[in-house]
Parts: sequence; structure tokens; C-alpha cells
Amino acid sequence: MTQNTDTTGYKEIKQTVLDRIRSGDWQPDTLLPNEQDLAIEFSCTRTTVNRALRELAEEGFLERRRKAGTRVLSAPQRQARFSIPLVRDEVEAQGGTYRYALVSARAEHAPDWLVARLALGADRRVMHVRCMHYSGNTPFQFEDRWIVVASVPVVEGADFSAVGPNEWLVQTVPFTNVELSFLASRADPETAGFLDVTAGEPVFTAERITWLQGEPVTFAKLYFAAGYRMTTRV
Amino acid sequence: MTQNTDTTGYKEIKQTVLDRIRSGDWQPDTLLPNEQDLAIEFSCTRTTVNRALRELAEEGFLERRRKAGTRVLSAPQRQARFSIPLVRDEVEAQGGTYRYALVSARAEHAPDWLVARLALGADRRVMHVRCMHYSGNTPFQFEDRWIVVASVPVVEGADFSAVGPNEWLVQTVPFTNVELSFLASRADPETAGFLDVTAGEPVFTAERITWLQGEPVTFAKLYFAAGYRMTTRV
DNA sequence: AAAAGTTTAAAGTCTACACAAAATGAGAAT
DNA sequence: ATTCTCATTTTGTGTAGACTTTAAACTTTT
Repeated sequence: MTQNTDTTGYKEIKQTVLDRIRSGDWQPDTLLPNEQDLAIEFSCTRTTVNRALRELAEEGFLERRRKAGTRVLSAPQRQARFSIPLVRDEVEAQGGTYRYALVSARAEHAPDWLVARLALGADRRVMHVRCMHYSGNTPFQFEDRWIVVASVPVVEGADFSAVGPNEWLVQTVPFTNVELSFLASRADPETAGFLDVTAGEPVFTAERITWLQGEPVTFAKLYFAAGYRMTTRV
Repeated sequence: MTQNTDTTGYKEIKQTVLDRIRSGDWQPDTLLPNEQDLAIEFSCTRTTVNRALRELAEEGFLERRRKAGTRVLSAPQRQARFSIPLVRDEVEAQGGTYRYALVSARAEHAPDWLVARLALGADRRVMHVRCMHYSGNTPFQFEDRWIVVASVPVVEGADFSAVGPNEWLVQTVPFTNVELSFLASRADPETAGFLDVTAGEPVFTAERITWLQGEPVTFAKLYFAAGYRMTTRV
């Protein structure tokens, strides 16, 4: 059969459903009509309604259970999505000129806390890289990073004088799992020096652990310059 | 026709594609076979392949363009997802007992910085609520919040002595848009007192602006207790 | 060459239908 | 009253096929 001309796209349906929630027409906890009935109302197939409702559920507005039906969530479990850009992109997005400077890169033995943190095995060799990221001449981020040699053997020959370890890793080990933490820490004297703040100043800090197929790859502490804020819209 | 028994679900296809990316079989920038060919390979319909690839693209692994095809993203635009639970849920998830205490709730005129921040109109009336959230007897979060009376008139009659303004708002104004920022700030003496830290200590802080259909509803500053970290896996 | 128009390949979406899986609620057995 | 079993309802996912939209690639005109 030829396609219905006054067809209702799944996007329209999503919008309509959202409007009904917004307007209070469908209050929290309300049970929506089932897919078949909505399909009749919107004069489309159940498949189309299904896609609209499925996406709204993914976005946290609805809760769906077989047999129980679809209901409006009372406290929408909204989730913030932060994209995690490379520092270079972040600086350039702000209109700054990105500049990178290596502070130090040395082969080391992983300290105990790092062994514990990454659950390292017998091979404790790590590459310890510290570097700075600038926006123009303003410090943007101080990066303190350890890379596990056993997981990324080529790191021993890597040159971090021109390209930062993060960009290097993204090229070398493209596909990874990540645990990311954000916290407020106190600038120790050295970090403070790099970031051009006074020691003891609050510093927005990110800690990042990366695995490749269960093998720990790297641990990084990223200290952001004063005034940094991470923002998102939901 | 009856359904093919050796059917390949869209989830299997997703997994297979991910595996091929992981294994380096499909390097970054590789152009994938088109949907029709993949459908043949997986012996399923194009619809099923489409869903698998569409979701992988949403998740940031692939880039899809009509006519140009589907390619593996070189620097996967991984995005962190934080769910934003109610404080109560967050405390209870940690195994703590949630306790709430109102500090103050007063009708005020919005200060200039708030007028600017929320783009308030002529009606500057706001309800200023400050309160504490505890995990057992340990301070968990100090909340400093302003609610725009013009947008939520009923707030003038609200009682925040038992239920926190956030939970109250979620009930009253369920559907909102949010801007969320995270930063490291310095505990001022009063906040420090509430959170049981020394003044000047770094405090993980969230700022949250909420709108309902373009109208500013509330501005909140949430100060977290020492040691708080926000963690997510990607 | 450069610009404008045309073809065409690929993803995007929809219809129509079918079977699968989960979970609720009612009835049967204990 | 409690537990068990099972039919039923509702969402989940698949097949098969068609039309739509976008933009890359090609062709023609300027």
C-alpha cells in the first residue's frame, strides 16, 4: 500500500507526548494508553508509536514495562551528558590558541597507591608524564599521568615533547573503557605554580582511569585552572 | 513468513560491530559496508542492521551520513552520562540515612546578580531557601536556593520545614530544562560551618538553573561536603 | 575552470504483520 | 490465607517491502 500522506512521524509523536506531559494533561504516574490505541489516535502503525515512546523512555521521561504499560515518571531521572573533548578542542572552542608543553616524562616504578588503584600485576613499569596545556599564555590544565608499560609497550619509545600523552593515547589505543571522577582539591605548591594560582587554592580536578579490554592503560589527574567550570544543559 | 530461527538480533550486531572496531578489524575512518550488505552478512533485514548502527552512532562510535555511508569515528566523541539523583537517593545509595534540615526560608527581592543570571523581568520576588542534607549525622550537602515567585506562585505558601525545596519543586514543577555547572569553590565561613570543614577549604560545588518553558524557575548552589567526588563510567 | 543542474547511492522512516518475552492478575491447588 | 500455575495483556523485536531525504558524484552549461 502507498504511504499515508497525513502520516505522523515518530518525532511528532514524541513532541506531542512531551507537550501533554508538560501541560499536565498526563500527570506524573499517569498510565498512557497502550501502543495500539495511540497508533489509532495518531493514525500510524504501532511500530512508529513504539519508537517514539522507546526514545522518550531512554531520555528518562517515561517508564515502560511489559504488560504494565507506559507511565510518566514522577521524578524524571534526567541525566546530564557531558561530552569529553580533547583539551585542544576545548581550548579552541573557547577561542583560545592551544599550546602544549611537556614538563617531564620518565620511566618509573608504579608507587603503591597506583598499583592498588589500577590493580597492577607483577610488572610495575609505568611511564610518568607531566605536562601543561595552555590557552594562549594562560594556564588551562596541568596533567599528571601514568601509563602502564605492560599494556602499552610502545609507550617506552614515545616522544611526548610535541604531542600530549592524551592525544598520543587516543591515536595508539583508540578504544577504551573509562572511569571518570570530578572533585575539588587543594592546589599543592607545585601544581599551584604551574596553574599560576596560590598554593591551597581550590582546583577543579578530574581523575581518569582507562582500560583496554580489562587491562589498565593509564591513570591521569587533570588539574584545571582557577575559575574552570564544567557546564551542561539537560 | 515465519521468523527466521537463526535470526541475528540488533544487540548481537551491535556487539559484533564493536568487537570489529575493538580488534582493529575496522580501523578508525574505515567505511563500513552499507546496510544492505550487512543485512545479507548477518542474514537479517536492513531494518535490524539500521537499528544497530543507529544506536552505535548515537553512542558515539560511528558517524553516519546519507549517501556517504557509515564510518568508524577516529576520536570517539565519548560522552559521560551522569544521572542526577535526588539528594535523598544519593545518600541512601551510599547506605546512609537521609536527614534534612531547613536553615532559613524567606521571601526576598532578587539581588542584582541573580536578576542578571536568570534574566528576571520586573517582578523580582524570590523565595530564598537554605537547607542542609545529612547522611546520618554527617553533613552531605548545603543547599542555597532561590525560587522565582512569578514562575511558581504557590511557593509563597510552601512549607520547607519537612521537605526540601528540590523535592518540593520536582513535585510541583515536574517538567523543566536545566543548566548544570560543576566547579571547585572555596568554603566561605558560613558554608564551612554547615559542612563542618574549615573556612577556605575547597568545596565541590554545583550550580543549577532551571527553566519551565523558557521561564526561569530556580537557581541553586549546592555545596558538597569534603571528599565528595562525582564518578561515572563511560 | 566554475557554476548549475541531474543522477544516484545510502541512510532515514514508515506500513503491515508476526512472533517473543515479560509480568500481572485471576483461578486452582495446597 | 498462601502458593502455584497459567492465560492474557502489553511491550520488545523481527521480517518484508516501500517511499523519502540527503548529499556525493557526475554532467552539462556558462
